[in-house]
Amino acid sequence: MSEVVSRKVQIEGIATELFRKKGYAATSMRDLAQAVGMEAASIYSHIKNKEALLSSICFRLADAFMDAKKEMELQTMPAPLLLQKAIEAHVRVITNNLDASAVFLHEWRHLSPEPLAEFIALRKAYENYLIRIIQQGKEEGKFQFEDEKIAVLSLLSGLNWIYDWYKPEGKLSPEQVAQNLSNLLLNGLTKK
Amino acid sequence: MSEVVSRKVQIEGIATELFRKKGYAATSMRDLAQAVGMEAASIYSHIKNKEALLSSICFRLADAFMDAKKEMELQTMPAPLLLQKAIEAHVRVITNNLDASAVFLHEWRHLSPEPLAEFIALRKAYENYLIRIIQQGKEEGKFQFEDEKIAVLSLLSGLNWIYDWYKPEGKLSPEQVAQNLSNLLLNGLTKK
DNA sequence: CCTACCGATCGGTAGG
DNA sequence: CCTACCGATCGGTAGG
Repeated sequence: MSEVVSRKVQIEGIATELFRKKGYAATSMRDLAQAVGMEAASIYSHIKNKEALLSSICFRLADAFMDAKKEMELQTMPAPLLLQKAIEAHVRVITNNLDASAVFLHEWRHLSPEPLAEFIALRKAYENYLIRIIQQGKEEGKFQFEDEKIAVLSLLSGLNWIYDWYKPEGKLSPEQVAQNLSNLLLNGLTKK
Repeated sequence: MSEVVSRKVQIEGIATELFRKKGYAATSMRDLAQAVGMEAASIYSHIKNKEALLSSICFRLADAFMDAKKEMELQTMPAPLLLQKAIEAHVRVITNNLDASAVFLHEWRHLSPEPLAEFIALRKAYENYLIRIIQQGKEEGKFQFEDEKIAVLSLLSGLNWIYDWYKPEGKLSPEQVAQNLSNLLLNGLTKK
């Protein structure tokens, strides 16, 4: 029983790597089987089908982001600090799940209509939560920006791209990356 | 003769839309043929093969970015202004090529080894050119940042994500988007 | 630009 | 978890 579970987790882990490296559509069940070390048909003893793998990866990450959001919403503090904490939490999710983040960010569109709609709704909710934070900052007189949609999407894209260059074995810890990015996004490049 | 050329251009345009919408690997030549309005086999009268379509899209955009870079390099000005001009040029390339930008950013990894290496080299050269600008700004005492790699990659990701939300029929012109993003990246969210 | 194909590979199932 | 398959679809070619 525990062997079945761990085998399933192992398959999902290898699928995550392959989906990231080759893309979901270009990864065949035979590619996956070979990487796992079994026949393609045997994969189906552990998972329902190919899309179940994608779905599991995308929603696991979405849940991680939503958990961070929920925890943040329990706290009350000035917007700049709140945003910094949110950035830290976001960076932590990504640096802890580099391959899955890449899949989460780029392969979700291959979900079929029903999970796709649910997935998009979760992303939207997360986006709105960040928009609320920076709107709050504007009301507090701490932030300035013309268009909060552009501000948040640029912020998010800066955060999301981390999976592309972050090296866990490198010199920067997740906290340092978060610190660095917070500073950049809050204060910009210009020296004061 | 001119009909052959324009047909080819038309096929590439439709391929660009499909590659963006479904991804390169998930777009079949039969999908493309149907969208163009001919049989799959007939596509091959106009293009060599599927990868030639991808290659043409990716390198056309890469060339557009490199052209912008070359033009910028002829000019001498303080780094903050230089960066603002570079951002404007970058935003112009993307907003003028929304579908192709998405393909350029996400589908290039499906190129075969040789063009892939060339493509990566072009991107690297462009990245280095931006790094030089912000390094120059640091030397001028105008910019501050801890890690120029992170600064540039965050900057680039903010710029590159534009294709995802920019609506040509919307209220913002490419110049306004560039202005807005320049301000955000140079000065941050924080009100001075 | 079409008809008629090709060999290869796809996701997935049956039955053990 | 394997062998043996299935029908469908893939990129691409031959020949007109």
